[in-house]
Amino acid sequence: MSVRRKGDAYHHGDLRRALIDAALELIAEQGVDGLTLREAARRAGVTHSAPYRHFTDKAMLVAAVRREGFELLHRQMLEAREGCAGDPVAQVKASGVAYIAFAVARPAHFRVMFGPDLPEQSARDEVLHAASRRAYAVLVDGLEACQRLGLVRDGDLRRFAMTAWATVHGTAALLINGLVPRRDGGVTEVARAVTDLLYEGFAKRAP
Amino acid sequence: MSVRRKGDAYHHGDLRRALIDAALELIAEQGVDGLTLREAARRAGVTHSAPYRHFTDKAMLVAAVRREGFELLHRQMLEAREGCAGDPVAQVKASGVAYIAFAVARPAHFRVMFGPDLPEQSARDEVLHAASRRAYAVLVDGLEACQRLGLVRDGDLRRFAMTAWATVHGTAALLINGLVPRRDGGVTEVARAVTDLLYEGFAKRAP
DNA sequence: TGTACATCAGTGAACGCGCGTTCACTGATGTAC
DNA sequence: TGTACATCAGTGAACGCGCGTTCACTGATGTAC
Repeated sequence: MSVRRKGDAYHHGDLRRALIDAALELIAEQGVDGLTLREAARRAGVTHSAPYRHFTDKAMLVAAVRREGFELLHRQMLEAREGCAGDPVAQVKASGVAYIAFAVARPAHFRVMFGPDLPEQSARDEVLHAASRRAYAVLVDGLEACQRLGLVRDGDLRRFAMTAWATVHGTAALLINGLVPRRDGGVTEVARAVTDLLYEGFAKRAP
Repeated sequence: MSVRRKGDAYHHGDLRRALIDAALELIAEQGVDGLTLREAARRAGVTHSAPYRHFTDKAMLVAAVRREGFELLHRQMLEAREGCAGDPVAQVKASGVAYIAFAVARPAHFRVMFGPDLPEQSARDEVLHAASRRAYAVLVDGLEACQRLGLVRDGDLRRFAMTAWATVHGTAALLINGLVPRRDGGVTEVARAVTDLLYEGFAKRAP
């Protein structure tokens, strides 16, 4: 991490970014409670009061992490989808696998994003809610396309979306909390196995 | 909660239980970080040092909550299964719904049980691991029975189990973190809708 | 290009706080005789 | 049934700690002229 060395410039350059990175490190190491403004500042090589130039308080730092997380998740789901152009089922599956991969690659982001909905955190941040809705929309749109083309069974679209979301979310949560036995294969294998099985079940079969 | 009043007996009666209950309250209100030995003691109507007569330290209180959670979960899954004797698919579905219902009824237990696997917590508590394995076994056994009877498609049993677990776990996590839109119905409706859809997909269909 | 000055982004001392844990203590309880 | 005494389960003062936040400050930067 970008700890400043003696002799570095008085101004940090991008302290805001460095603080977010330090926050992610701390959360990854010790859970969300492990995040401390003072320790984040320490890791960024800066005084404990410096963060107040960039975040009005600790909650705002957490909010920044959250927001960044949703933006990254959305982007990665889109990218995964683009890699499967022309195959709607593969697209929606890929975006699900991307969701799981995101959680595994960035457990700290994931925990903050989907952690308990405590009052201060949910402080009606419209941008944040828009970001999370956009990620969800990738899933819903993909499923809708599949259904329209007769590749997924008929039925309430929201029900399919909810089930698919729950499945990838649950897989992600179990993986990052170390609850999946090692013998069940690597992370990507598990992600693919679960997603494939789920969508086999969603498939409309020849009558 | 059972706060002692002035004039109550010097001895509490069941301080151990009262502390666990207070811990659950605190976690439900403010998340796992909100748990404090001192506040738990306060709520139990006792001095901040009294808990040390029942738990060697804070981690042991958390461990007690965890263990109790796994035992309760296991019991509730078994009870749900027994309510559907004779119908293996209904049994496995009922145990899944029970898993979700448990999380919704006892979010504090659920969070502690499946929270980040931090070093001290995972302190190889054999009883705990046995308890969690027993809950998982209810699912695996149920699925195996269904497969044996030709009610669920053929294929790697562990894959079905992992997918089913992920789905109910994800549903539970999304519900207790307030991420499921209210318009999607009540908690039980969501639990049933997701479980039903999942097992429709698992079903072996007439060739 | 050089200088004056406003603004920005840090510093470091200080605050009050609640926490986990320890310790010597004391009141309540239960058991042996 | 009564008493002596060990044990148990509390008390409350004390410890050291790290936290979030504030504040007056100062060094660095950039802009107007």
